[in-house]
Amino acid sequence: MANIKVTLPDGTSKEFPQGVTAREVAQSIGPGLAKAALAAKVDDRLVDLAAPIESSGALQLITPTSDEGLTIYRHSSAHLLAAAVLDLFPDAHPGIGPPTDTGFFYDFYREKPFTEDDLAKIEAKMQELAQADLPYERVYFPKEEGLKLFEQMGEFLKCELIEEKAEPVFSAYRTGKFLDFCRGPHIPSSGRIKAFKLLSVAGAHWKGDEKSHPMQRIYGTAFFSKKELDEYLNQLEEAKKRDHRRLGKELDLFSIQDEAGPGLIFWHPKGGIIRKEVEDFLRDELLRQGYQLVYTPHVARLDLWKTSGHLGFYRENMFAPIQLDDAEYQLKPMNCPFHILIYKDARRSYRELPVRLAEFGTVYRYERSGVMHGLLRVRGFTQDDAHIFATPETVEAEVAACVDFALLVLRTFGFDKFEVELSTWDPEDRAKYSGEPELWELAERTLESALKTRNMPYKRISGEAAFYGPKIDIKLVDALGRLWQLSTVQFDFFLPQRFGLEYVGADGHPHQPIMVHRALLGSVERFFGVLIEHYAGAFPVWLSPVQAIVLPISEKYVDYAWKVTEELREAKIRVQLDDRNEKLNARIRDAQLQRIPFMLVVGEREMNAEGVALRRRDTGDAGFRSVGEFKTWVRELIDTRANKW
RNA sequence: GCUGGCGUAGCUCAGCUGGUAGAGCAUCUGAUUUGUAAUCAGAGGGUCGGGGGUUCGAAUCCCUUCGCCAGCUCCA
Repeated sequence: MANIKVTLPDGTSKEFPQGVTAREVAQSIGPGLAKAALAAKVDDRLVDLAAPIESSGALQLITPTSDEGLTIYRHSSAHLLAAAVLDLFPDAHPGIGPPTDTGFFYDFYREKPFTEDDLAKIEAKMQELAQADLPYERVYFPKEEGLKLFEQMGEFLKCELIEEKAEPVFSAYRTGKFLDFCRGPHIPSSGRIKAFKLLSVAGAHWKGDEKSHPMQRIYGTAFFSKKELDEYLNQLEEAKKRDHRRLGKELDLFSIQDEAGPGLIFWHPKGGIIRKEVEDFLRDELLRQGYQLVYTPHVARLDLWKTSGHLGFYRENMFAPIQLDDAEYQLKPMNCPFHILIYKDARRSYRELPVRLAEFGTVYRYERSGVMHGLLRVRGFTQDDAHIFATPETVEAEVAACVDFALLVLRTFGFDKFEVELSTWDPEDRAKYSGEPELWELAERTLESALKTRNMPYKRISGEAAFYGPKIDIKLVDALGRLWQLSTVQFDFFLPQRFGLEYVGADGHPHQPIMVHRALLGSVERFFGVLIEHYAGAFPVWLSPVQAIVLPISEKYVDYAWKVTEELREAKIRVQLDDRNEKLNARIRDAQLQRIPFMLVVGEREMNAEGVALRRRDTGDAGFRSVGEFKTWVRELIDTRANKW
């Protein structure tokens, strides 16, 4: 038999007989590696350890340290799940079961729903099967023969997949009683699966098509070690504790009222003060950066939305029109047409461009009933919206300035990790978009160039553009490492054209301006939700609804406590006095639960020395401060919008 | 919108197979005068999400409707 040459990642190469397996190669390098290896990569193709290698090439062993290793491991865990389910519930029919970013799932068709108890049983069965160390056996079938086999087994969903996707000879994997049509690769045997947990069962649809069979999806996660699994589970717990819906209630920030309707937000006083601070900050910054503030109505004639093209491209997201007198009126889903009308209300010269119109514009969008989610997905929300009308010469600089502005704003709120996406159109699906292909390409180039000149890394995503133009989206990474899409900068040739916008150029002739739509926070509601979760309700001082609370030790010191309260209030510090007839400990506890940054305990000593005993919500007792000293310090924290102190 | 689960006092929740609603916290009143995460006692508070049905009798069973939750699908 001929020898082949296998090149390893470190550049060395070795000769092996043809048909050698990756496992054998690993063993020749070292028993440790052979034991750790899960799969292999031969010339960029992932294969099982047991797969024979037929020709010379590069070989890389996939071990638990790589993302690919984890993905394969989780995919194999999904198979283990299916094997356990089929063992316990012969009436379940497996659909698909892929790995995901955080674990894996498997979809089943079954008449009866799985219950929480079932989940525990399935997990125990998985444990048992893992201990049995079942091999993941790769088998091949000619398509027709394989189809017949799956048909006999009654696996109609698998048959459907085989019909659609299978090669003339396809591979399948057997794990215990479970046989799955699958490309692989898989780990060698189930005994490798050490740490996993089933998390939830939820509905899904066969092939994601809501008209198709309802499926039951079992979610789980798997890690190489118990420690990593526990860390992940802890993180889920932490996320639950930070849930903005829960904190919104606990901290009395906002509510959603059954009587008013889903997806409509009520900002309570404490949420309201935070919103005011956010808006004040933004308004100051907008003015500094040459924006002009405008206000526009919430409804307008339906005809306006015909002109703008929204009726054509955005209808399913809009509230139904309102019949009024002899015309129909539309609740606005976007602010752009209104800002356009303001632009159009005067003859514009190139000298006054770019015109930057900004508004906290409240819009209403129809969302399907099952998709609303706290503050993050609602039917009525306020965008920190702006539209920039620019000449072709200045538009790129405007786009770049928007990106800088967004980063400045997000950093102020303590976010420092971002991911940038350039969303472009899908030229294959032209019906979704409006405008000429040349304009789309020019727009994309402009956005791309703005990012490149800033050395900003970004991902390009096709088919994600708005109907009127491509866009740059900035996603931020929060304290728990989760990704949120907030800022967006969108390019638009289309609306200026639809509305016949003009400016008079240096040549005395009319020209068409280019429009940039941009939102930095995205929506004030969603941003608030993200902020709550990011800070876990413990807002920085400048945003805290109550910045300090004065706690007199007993009735005797209430007068002095009032004096301190008044003095701080004079300095525009949001301060409260808690003179309830409760033990100091009880009042401290309440203040802690409300995440009030500073507690000021006052008693005999403090009164005599004209100061306070400071307690911080994060580190506890911080000793004596004079009132003046405290006041100056806090004022500075507020004025600099400090995130740490 | 679809699949599954859920809806009991302001909040968190208990209430077994139908017999007429309960706890803790919060609120109010009184006592206590407090030194860094819950002082004690008493009181008030619910048409059991809404509507309809089965039954002698429904928080409990059935139908319907609204809402919430986990997903699917779609988005700031």
